[in-house]
Amino acid sequence: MQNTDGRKRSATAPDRGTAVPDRLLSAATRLFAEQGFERTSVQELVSAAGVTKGAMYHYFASKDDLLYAIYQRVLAMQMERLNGFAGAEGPVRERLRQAAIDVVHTTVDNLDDTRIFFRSLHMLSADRQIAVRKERRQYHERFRAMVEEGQRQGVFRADVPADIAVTQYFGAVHHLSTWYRTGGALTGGEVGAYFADLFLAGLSPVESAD
Amino acid sequence: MQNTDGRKRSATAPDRGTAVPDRLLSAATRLFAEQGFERTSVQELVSAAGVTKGAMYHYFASKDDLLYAIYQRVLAMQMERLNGFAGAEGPVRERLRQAAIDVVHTTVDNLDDTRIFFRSLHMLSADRQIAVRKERRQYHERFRAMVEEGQRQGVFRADVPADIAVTQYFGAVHHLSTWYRTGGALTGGEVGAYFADLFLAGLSPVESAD
DNA sequence: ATAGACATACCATCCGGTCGGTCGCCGGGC
DNA sequence: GCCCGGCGACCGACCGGATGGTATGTCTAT
Repeated sequence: MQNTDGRKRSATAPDRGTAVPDRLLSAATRLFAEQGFERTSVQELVSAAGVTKGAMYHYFASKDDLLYAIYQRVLAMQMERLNGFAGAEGPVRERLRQAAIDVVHTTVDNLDDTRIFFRSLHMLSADRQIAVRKERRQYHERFRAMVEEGQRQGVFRADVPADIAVTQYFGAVHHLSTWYRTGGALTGGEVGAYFADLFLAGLSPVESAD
Repeated sequence: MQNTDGRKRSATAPDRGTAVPDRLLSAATRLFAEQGFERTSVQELVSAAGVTKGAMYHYFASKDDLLYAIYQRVLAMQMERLNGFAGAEGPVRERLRQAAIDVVHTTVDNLDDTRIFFRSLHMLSADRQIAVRKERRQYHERFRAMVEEGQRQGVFRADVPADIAVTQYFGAVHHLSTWYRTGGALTGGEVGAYFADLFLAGLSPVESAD
């Protein structure tokens, strides 16, 4: 019942027990994904969150800042999950498969975030774009390291750069936000299994070059 | 739009011999790709094209209409190229490889178009979005038909839906506009060769399930 | 003269952001 | 116990500027 702060407003906050910043974040995520960042006005945003402009600008320096907060949240989540799989025990092929499946699963579970991520990056200020790309790059490299590990062990083919393979895969994952619909023919897990299967098959050592 | 051959050049256009609609189209393509559709004002656009607002609104009904024209141009080009490869002679594996390489090549040769294509789709009006998706879907299905043909012939594995494989590949191709830089380490042809290689390797029949 | 191809001035609207103000809580002086 | 003053949370009317779009004029070739 209580807020995490221990603060409780009596009459002025009628509808939700959720904290104001969280309400703003989730409303923004939904609206930015549906209509795009630029098409969503601050007024529309705060109305959807059930707060006022003043409240928003009390917590966020700008509309841009709100977008950046969404990026930070999703980046942190992705990185945390990947670290879990990359640092696990077992053969690299299996670890990579698990991570590849999971990134699809996580993506379809948070389609709004992904939609925003790639569609609105250019709306951030230049330095924040750089910050996002930098963190994204770390994620990419963590993933790539697994591929390279497999290449050194000989379980993956080495005649294709690991970078290319990983980039290709992430491209496909990112593209999910364009076509995947929740409630469609395939569940996230099924798509993830297929994707990972194709990915690993592509990385399997070739017997004879054609 | 039937301004293909009857070009009129007046003495009032000082710098370019190119027709005004074309100038607008290429300026818009560049600016939309660089800054995004929303960040590019009509004034900025017409200034870059060396024309005035009046000229632009003489040829295009709206800013939206201009964006749509860009989509039509790129869709027509892609479809034409794909038809060339899909309808050619030879084994399906080779035709698919050629088409897969070419789509990468064409994409990196027209990075601006691709960048706009996926980033600004949601800026079009609803019915135009539908029109674009419909045409894009035809492209997808033409490509998929080749995969299915190979699956029937047994040269491609059939335990992964052709749809999934094609979607995955196009996702990777689309993603090129995010990371590929002209003048980088790899040429478009090289990336295309690697991508096609991974794609076809993923589709190769499996001998033993792991 | 007529029609198309532009040019120019102008408009209504909307948007992100601001700023002075309100409200309820809390610690402290007595 | 009780008032006081401050403080952070929040409110919402307001602003300057920019934007997409339009109305109307002008030039030129036919």
